[in-house]
Amino acid sequence: MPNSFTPQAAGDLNYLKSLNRSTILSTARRHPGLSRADIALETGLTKATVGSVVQTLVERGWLREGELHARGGGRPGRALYLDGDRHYMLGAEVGVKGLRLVACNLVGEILASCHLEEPPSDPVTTATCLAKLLNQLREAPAIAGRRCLGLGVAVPGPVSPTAPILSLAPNLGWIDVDFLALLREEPDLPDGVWLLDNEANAAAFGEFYFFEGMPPESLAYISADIGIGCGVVSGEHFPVVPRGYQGLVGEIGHTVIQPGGALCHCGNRGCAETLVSGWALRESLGLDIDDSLSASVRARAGEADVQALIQRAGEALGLLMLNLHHTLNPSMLILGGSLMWLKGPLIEPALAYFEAHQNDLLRQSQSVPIKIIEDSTFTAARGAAAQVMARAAIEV
Amino acid sequence: MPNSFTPQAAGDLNYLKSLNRSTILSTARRHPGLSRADIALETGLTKATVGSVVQTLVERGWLREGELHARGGGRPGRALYLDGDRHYMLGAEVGVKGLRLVACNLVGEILASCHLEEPPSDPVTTATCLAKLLNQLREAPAIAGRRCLGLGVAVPGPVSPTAPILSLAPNLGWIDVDFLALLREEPDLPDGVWLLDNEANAAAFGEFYFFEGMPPESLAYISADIGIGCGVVSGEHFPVVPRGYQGLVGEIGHTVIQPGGALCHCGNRGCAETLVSGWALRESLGLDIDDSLSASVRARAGEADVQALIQRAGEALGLLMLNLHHTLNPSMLILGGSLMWLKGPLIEPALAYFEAHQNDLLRQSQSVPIKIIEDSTFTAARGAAAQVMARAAIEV
DNA sequence: ATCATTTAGTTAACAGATTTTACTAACCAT
DNA sequence: ATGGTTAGTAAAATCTGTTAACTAAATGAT
Repeated sequence: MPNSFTPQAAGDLNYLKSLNRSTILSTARRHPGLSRADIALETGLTKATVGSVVQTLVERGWLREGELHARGGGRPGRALYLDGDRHYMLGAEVGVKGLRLVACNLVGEILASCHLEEPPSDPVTTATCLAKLLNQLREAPAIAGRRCLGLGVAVPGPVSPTAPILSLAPNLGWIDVDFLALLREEPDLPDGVWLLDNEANAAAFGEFYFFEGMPPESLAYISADIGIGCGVVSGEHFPVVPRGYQGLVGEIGHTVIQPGGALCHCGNRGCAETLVSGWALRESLGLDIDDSLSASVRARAGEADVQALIQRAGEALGLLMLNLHHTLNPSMLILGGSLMWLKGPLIEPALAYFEAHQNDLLRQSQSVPIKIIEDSTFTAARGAAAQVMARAAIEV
Repeated sequence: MPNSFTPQAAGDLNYLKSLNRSTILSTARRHPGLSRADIALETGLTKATVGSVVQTLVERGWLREGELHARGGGRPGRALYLDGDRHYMLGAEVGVKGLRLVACNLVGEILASCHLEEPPSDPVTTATCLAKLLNQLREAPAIAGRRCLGLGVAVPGPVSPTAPILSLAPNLGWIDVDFLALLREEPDLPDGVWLLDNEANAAAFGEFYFFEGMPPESLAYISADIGIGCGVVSGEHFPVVPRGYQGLVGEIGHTVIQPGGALCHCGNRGCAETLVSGWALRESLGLDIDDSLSASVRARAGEADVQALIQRAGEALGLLMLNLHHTLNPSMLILGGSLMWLKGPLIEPALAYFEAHQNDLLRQSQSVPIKIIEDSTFTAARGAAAQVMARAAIEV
C-alpha cells in the first residue's frame, strides 16, 4: 500500500477506484506486455474490474494494446503496454553548474532535452531563464500533439517535506526559496502536476521508476557532485522517497566519518564531504569552482599526492556506502554525479573498500548490486519527470 | 495511507471497510476523547459512516463511550476512548541477559509482567521456558476475562523483512532461528497475531504507538545495550518501521566512525560499537559479560581512565545521534537500553556533543527533542505487544 | 416555562464500486 | 468440425460510503 497515496488514511469509493486504477497502471508499467487476465492475477482484482479499468486507461492514452500472446492453450491474451505516444512530462534540474531540462514520455524515454552550462545566479533570474528554456523545449517536434502531465524541478539541497520549498542550497547561496512560486509568475508554462524535490531524491526516484528489467526492492542513489547527497526509494506500486522530518534523509555528506578531521563548510570537522566531494577535491587541488575537476586530475595523474587524494576520496566513498548499508539498507546502490567523471581512480577504491569491509551482518546475505552512472547529466531531471508521472498517474 | 496495511496494493470493498475502521480506531487512539462528529471531521468520513463503524467497534470491545463533552452550543458529543478492559496483548523480549514478558491493554498499560534474569541458552530450551512463563503470566488476575490479541516477540538481532526469522544474534550465538515456529510447538499458547521483530524496532514502535501526548512525526529509538542498534518509526495512522532489504535498517552499531580504529567483533575496525556498547566497555574494563557494568563504573568512578572511557563512549553516542539525524532524520530521538544505567557520565557528553555539533543543515530548523528512558526493562516487550495490537486492529 | 437555535447522532434512500455469474470470443488439438 | 481451454465482456448481485432527512439533547432568549 502506498505511503504517499493520499494525505488522509480514510477513503471512499472514489478513492478505491483511483487506487485500483493506479495499481493496474503500475502493474502494466512494471511488467510490460501483461494481458488483462495476467493483471487480474497479479493484482488480485477480478477480470471484470481489470477489463473496465483498462478500457478507460486505453481511452485516456495511458495504456495501449500490443500484440497477441503466443502461449498455447485457449484464447490468447492481448499484451498491454504503457502508451509512450500521448503524454509527456517536463523535468528540470537547477544544478550548481547550470540548468538541465528534459521532456520524457511514460516509458522514461527522453523526447527532447537541453542544458545550459551557466551557474544560476539569483532565484528570480533563474526562474525566468528556466521558463524560457522550458517553453523552447516544448516546441520540439517529438512533443507535438502530446498532453503535458506537469513539471518537476530538482534542486541541490533539502526540500521541506511539508511544502515544496528549497530550505537551503549552500552551493547556490539560496535559502528558503519557493522556486515553483517564482516559476508560476512566468508566462505560458503548462498546467498539471508541479513538483519540487531534492536532486538526489529525484534521481533515485527516476532510476527506480524507470528501471529496466526486474526492479530492485529498494535503491539508494548516491549523488557525488559539488556536495554529496543520497536519495532512497522503495515501494512496489507506489514508490516512496523517505524524506524525514526536515527533509534531511540521505544528507550523508555531513555524516562525520573522521572525528577531528578537516573543517567542513558546515562548521563541523570530519564530515564525509571534506574527503569526497567536488568542493573538497577542488580545494585540495587549488582549483576554482568552475574548473573541470576531471580534466585537472587527468592532467596531474602522475603526481603521487594527487593519486593519494583521489584514492582517499574513493575509500571515503566506499565507507559511506557501507554506512549507508547499515542505516538505510537498500537492495541496490547507484553511484552518480559529476564525480563519476573521475572514473576508475575514484570508483575502484570505493568498490574495493566496500567489498573488503563487508562484515558478518552482510556477508550472510546476498551482496548488493552496485550500478555506476557515468554520465548523469539528465538523471535528476528525468527523475523529476518520473515523479510528475507517478503523481499524475494516481489522478489519471 | 499505510505502507504495511496489506501486501498488495489493489483493494476491494472489504479492504475499504477495514481501512476506514482502522483509521477511525487509530484516530480514537491518537486523540482520546473525540466524539463521533469530531472523528468524522478529522478523518473526512461522514457522520453516518463513523457512527456505524463506532457502533461495531464498541460492540467488539475496542472502543468505549465516555463522558459527555461540555462545550456550549448544541447537543454535546459523547467522548470515545480505546477500551482498555476487554483485550490484552502479550509481548516478550528474548534479551542477552534474560527474558522479559508483559501483558498490556489497548492503551499500553502493563497489566502484568515478569522477567527472568538468566541468559538464554539454545533456541529450543528458550522457547520452552518462554512458553511456560507466558502461560504463567496469563494466569494473572488483571487479565482474567479478556481476549488475547496475540503475541509479539522481540529479539536482539536483525529479522528478515520477508519472513519472521531471526537472521543473526551474535550475542546469543543464534543464526537463522525461526523462533515462532519453536514456540508453536509448545502447548496451550493463545492464538491470534504472532510477530517477531528486532528489539530496537519493537521498542521504537511501542514508544511511538503508545506515545503520551502529541506524538512526533517520526522517531528513532537508540538501543544501547550489549550491542547498539536503532529502530525507526513514522506514519500517522499506520506507523511503519522501515526494515530495508535485509532487515539491517538502523544497525548503526556497525557504522564506521573511526576508520582504522579498534577491531570490532564483526571483523571491521572503528565500528561505533567499539566505542560505545556494553560489549566494548566491559572489555575495556576487564569485566565479564555477566558483571554489572554500571556498578563497576560507579565503583571505579574516581579513576581518570574510566572517566575518560565513559566520556569517549558518550561522545561516540552523540556522534551516532548526529549521523542518524543526517541519514534517517527522525523528529524525535529516544535513548534506551541498559547503558542508560550509566546515567550522567555517559548521557551528558552525548547530549553535549549532539548540541555542539549541530550544523547549518540543522540549526535552521527546530531542534530535535531527545527523551531518555532510564529503565527500559520492558520497553521492547511492550513494543512487541504494541505491534500485535496494530496488526490486530486492521482486522478487528 | 417555552421556543428557536445549534450541534450530535441515527435512519433510509441513493450512487457507485467490485464481485459473481453467465456468456461470448478466439485459439488449439483431436 | 468439435471439444477443451483461456481471454474478455455483460448483467445482476452485493456491499460500501454518501446524501438528505430525521430525531436527540443541550443552550439561550423570550
